[in-house]
Amino acid sequence: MNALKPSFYEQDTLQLSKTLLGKLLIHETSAGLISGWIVETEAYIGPIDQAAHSFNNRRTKRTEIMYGAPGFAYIYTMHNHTLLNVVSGKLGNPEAVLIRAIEPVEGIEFMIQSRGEHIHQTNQLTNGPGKLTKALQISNAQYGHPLFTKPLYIAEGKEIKTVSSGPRIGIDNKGEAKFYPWRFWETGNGYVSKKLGSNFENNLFT
DNA sequence: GTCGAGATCCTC
DNA sequence: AGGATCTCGACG
Repeated sequence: MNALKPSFYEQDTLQLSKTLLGKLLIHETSAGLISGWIVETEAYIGPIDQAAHSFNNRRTKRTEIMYGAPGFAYIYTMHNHTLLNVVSGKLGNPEAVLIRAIEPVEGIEFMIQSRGEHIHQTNQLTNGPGKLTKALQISNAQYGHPLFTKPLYIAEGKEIKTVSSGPRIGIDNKGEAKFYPWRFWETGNGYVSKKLGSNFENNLFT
């Protein structure tokens, strides 16, 4: 499987959030290959986005990678969970796309092992940003990894027919930003993290 | 050094 | 609805 080239990431962050849907996220671990189609994303556009860690161009050790070239992994921990973002935007612009859910493709047995015994349904393996990193064995050690190179990379995947959008999840205390429709998912996909919210759902392509 | 908050997940 | 339980960032 060929990784998408660095130039793929040189597009507007909202556009990238949509075009990442259907792409294949792959981790080649020592145990074997684990992969899944990206089915849900969120955009974070630092300078103007209260919900972003880089809001108002806040620059810290953690957000530093967001200011670099697009296509690198911004990984951070919240509570006990690891979250994976794709750095986006031009060099110097601290933007990123959060990968919120994938649909398992290969290495499902590894996903089950990694996630633990309490999982009894395949659609519970990777339907959340903390879940999918655990399933794919992604950790903070991959902070800054270029996502166009092995062992952790993104490749072409499947065709997405319809994309939906709506407000992002878990940022209710972030003022106006909580209304921005910067969450994107494949319409009707059963591996998306939360059932909608039909009030806020918009179909972008039909 | 201390302290509070959080782009979550799981169980009750 | 609440708790787990870790990291970062702000403050001093």
